[in-house]
Amino acid sequence: MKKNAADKEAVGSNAILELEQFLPYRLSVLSNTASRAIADLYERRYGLSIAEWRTMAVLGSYDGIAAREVAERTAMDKVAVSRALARLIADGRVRRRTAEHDKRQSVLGLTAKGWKVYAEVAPLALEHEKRLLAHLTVEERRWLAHILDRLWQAELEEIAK
Amino acid sequence: MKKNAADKEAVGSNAILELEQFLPYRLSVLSNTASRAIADLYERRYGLSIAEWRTMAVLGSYDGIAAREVAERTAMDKVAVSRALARLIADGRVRRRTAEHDKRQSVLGLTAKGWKVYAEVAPLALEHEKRLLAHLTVEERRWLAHILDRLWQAELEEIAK
DNA sequence: ATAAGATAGTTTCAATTGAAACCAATTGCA
DNA sequence: TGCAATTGGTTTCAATTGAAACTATCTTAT
Repeated sequence: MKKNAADKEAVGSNAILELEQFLPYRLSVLSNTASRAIADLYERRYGLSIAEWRTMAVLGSYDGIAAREVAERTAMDKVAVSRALARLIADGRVRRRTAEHDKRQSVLGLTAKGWKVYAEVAPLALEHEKRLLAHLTVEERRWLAHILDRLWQAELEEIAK
Repeated sequence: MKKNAADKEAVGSNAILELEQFLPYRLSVLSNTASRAIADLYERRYGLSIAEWRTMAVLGSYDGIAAREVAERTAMDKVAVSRALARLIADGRVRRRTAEHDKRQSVLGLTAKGWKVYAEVAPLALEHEKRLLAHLTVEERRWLAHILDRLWQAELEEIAK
């Protein structure tokens, strides 16, 4: 339908890869612009980085988990989680105590203040998602969800391999 | 089909957003893991960062363009392009002269050495893409391409708005 | 019981990145 | 013409990130 790349390409060029058509590139650009827009919003309105927001989001779903599990569920590394937590705790949005059965672990959760922020940001995020999806038909949306599931699954297997 | 999130969620929780199901998050994780794997390869084998590889890739398709156009076509900002170019030129993979009609602009292109690298890396990249797509059926692939086109287009309009 | 891993999480230091300021050349326009 | 605004590109400085080392605790195997 769209052939927006060929306009300027030299005839008989040595090109063997069209960046604009390359899946990892497209995913990356798409994902970055999508994240960027939303991140700016969190940042300006709530002083939340993406890492902090993700942390809050999983704590909203899984109360009482340890930092390690936050890392797993947000796909961030433990250093990023540690830093996000440090700021969230400093801001009084997350509370931490150490687990009784294992003093290395922490038991994390949103504070009342944290829940308040969560209750404001989550709808914004969902709103944003809706705006993105608004450009797709119902059928396209279903396929997208399905395809993401499959790729996701494939990646998990790749990692486990 | 897959309901992998509910295992631990507290009953009657206040959660209103499931990070694992959230489109921008899924895109981001997917894209990052996809890029990461490939980036490690470029880095180890050729000492190329993603920014440098992208720059080489567009120069492979559009010989003689200026840095500004590289930025446009790679979706990187001009600072990133400037730095990538500095390294590529230092490594002798890209050649730069200043445009005659406008002395601010440069006229960029791959050197022979650059083309050699390109001719090695591009097939690797395509190979990698193939491996990703191998997890999808033909129909799924067609939908994915189509959906990415639509989202891409939507984003362009968003920016232009 | 105890030493050798392994795990949770933090800190440190260097490398990367981003934002703003900057320089030089070009364009627009009074 | 000439001066303000714009554009192409680089530099600078601070903030962010990543990798490796580190502390503390726990587990395992002898």
